[in-house]
Amino acid sequence: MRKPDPLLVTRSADRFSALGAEPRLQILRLLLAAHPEGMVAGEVQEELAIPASTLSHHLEKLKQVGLVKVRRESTYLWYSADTDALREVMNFLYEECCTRSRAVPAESVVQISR
Amino acid sequence: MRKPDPLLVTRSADRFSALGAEPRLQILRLLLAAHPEGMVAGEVQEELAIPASTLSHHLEKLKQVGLVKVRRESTYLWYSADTDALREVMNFLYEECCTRSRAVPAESVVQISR
DNA sequence: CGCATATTTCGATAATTGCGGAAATACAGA
DNA sequence: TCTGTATTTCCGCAATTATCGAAATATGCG
Repeated sequence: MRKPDPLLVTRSADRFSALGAEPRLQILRLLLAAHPEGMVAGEVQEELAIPASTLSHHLEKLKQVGLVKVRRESTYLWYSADTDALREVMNFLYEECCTRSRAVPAESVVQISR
Repeated sequence: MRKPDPLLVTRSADRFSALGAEPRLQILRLLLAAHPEGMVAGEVQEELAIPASTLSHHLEKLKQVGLVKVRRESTYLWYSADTDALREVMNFLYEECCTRSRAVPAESVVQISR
């Protein structure tokens, strides 16, 4: 059984926590659907009908744990999903469930999807 | 692009939230490593040095969102990871990142691991 | 039944998080 | 520089969550 890497566990917990609020999960879903350009904050706000300040807090949280990136384009802020972080999260689960333990068969994960 | 299924999104958010606390993530890791038998509550407690009542709450939360199952064996309660729920969580991420969006290439998820 | 062990439930508190209006900041263009 | 739009930051409040000791419950055994 492989070495756990405490930092990865902590980082993953932080990211799960960020994904654990439905508004934020919805935000990320939107950004993924708009990948790789991402979306301007106001566009997200309009789509989800969230007050600007609340949205800003959520985006900040997602950014803080590395799940989203932001770039400025004049007055606009473009937010986009950080695929490296997402990959790391998915890999973490894959490792824990399918490699370190064999609790979940690897094939079953990438399947069902169709 | 496929239908989102609002219930799945909510359920996933709840599960991410449960995974978003490091003690609980550690608990799940232990249970996965001990899969499929799982572990007795007291064994988990000893391993992680968490007060019994605190641990009990964490286990309750994990159980509530479906990530762990429990069975009684005389005085002992055996907790174990619920692989169906874990598979659903992994599939959700896979769908969002690799299918609905192509943000993360599918191969890169199951790789790197080894 | 009464005891010992395993675990949960109660009750109370501290800490964190979510939220959103109002004010502040950033930027572009006239 | 003044104005308008985009977005964040400030501030405070409400709600949820994390913790944990103590008491309660569950179970098996002598």
